[in-house]
Amino acid sequence: MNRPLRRDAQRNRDALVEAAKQVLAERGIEAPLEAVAKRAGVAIGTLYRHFPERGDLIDAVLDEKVATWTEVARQALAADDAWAGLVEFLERTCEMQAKDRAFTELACLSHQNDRTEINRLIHQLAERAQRAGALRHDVGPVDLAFFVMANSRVAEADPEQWRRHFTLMLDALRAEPRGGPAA
Amino acid sequence: MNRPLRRDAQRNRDALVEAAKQVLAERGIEAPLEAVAKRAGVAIGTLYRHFPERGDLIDAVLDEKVATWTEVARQALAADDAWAGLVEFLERTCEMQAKDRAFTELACLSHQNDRTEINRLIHQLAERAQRAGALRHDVGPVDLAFFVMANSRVAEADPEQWRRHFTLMLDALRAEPRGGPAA
DNA sequence: TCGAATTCGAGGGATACCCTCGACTTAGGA
DNA sequence: TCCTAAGTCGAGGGTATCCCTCGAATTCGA
Repeated sequence: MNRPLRRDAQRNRDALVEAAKQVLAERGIEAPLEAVAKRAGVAIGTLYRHFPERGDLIDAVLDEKVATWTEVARQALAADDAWAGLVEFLERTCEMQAKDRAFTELACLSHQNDRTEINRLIHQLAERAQRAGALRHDVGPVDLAFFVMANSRVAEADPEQWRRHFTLMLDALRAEPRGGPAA
Repeated sequence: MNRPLRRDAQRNRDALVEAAKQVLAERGIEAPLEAVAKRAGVAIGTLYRHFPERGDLIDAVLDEKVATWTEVARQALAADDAWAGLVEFLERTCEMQAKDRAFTELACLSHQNDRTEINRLIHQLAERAQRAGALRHDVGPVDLAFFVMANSRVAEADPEQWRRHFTLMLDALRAEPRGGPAA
């Protein structure tokens, strides 16, 4: 098997992954790898030694983001109150978007391919909140996807005030108008 | 003074402006001028003969879009019913965004520089709808800007279904919950 | 100490735009 | 009809941005 990396190599590899997270968050999925190498304090050739194909590094980072997001949805589904769980999911998702451009791009695309774990969870969150009578029953998972996508643009344009829009729009989802049962 | 253009030159000039409208609508403000020339059925050199500096052509197209948008706002302000006028403005704006990427970019930026005619009109639309008791009074012009920006991302992702999101979110703006006075 | 592993970064290759310019074409007045 | 000024063409030079490679230099660690 492949022997362990030399210590300096391991350090550089870790730095590259960390740098990639930051750079993708700031500049999106299309960020140049040179920027990642620079952020990691490493030459471009070193990046390619560790991650021979573009995408190797980026996929690694993206996979982790998806995992985190999925975990957020799972936690939300475990909340006692269905409405509170849904709001928690939406809010944390919007928050991640405000801080991470790559995540935004990813989240906006994710509603394309259905069948993913995250989409299953969103579906469950919506249904559960409807059964509890907290979420309007004329909305579906697609509306939650739109809600999240919509907020991402606001967060992009004004990273400080997205919560203002978020709070307002939440009122459109509530079954009980304005300050409903769980508000 | 400059004598009138030769007839073929005038035809090309018109074709260029029309092509620019289409191409910018499809590809956004950053669209390459080569694409415009191609669409107009004209060589790139001809484009530069008519519009020596990049921006000359683009600004012309953009100015017209702003004018159209402003006119939409004016008409909305002239509507008898304040709420109906506001909704008309929002809907037509969102519709324009769904069809025109350059307009979307423009509209998303426009809330930066205040003091523009369009922003004054939006301000008036909001105030008028509030005085009529139709628009929540805890929302302001900034929320309308967010509303429009938010919708633009939905329209981008799914040009067919933006109205679904639009209609739903409108409920968050209404003073009277769900199917209020003017709905 | 010494060799294998690792790092460095200049630079070749690709792509995408911008815009120019000199040869060619054409409208339209004399 | 002819002639010339106006207009058109499009290859190509300039710039920028990224991708990725490779041989020389460096460094770890047995």
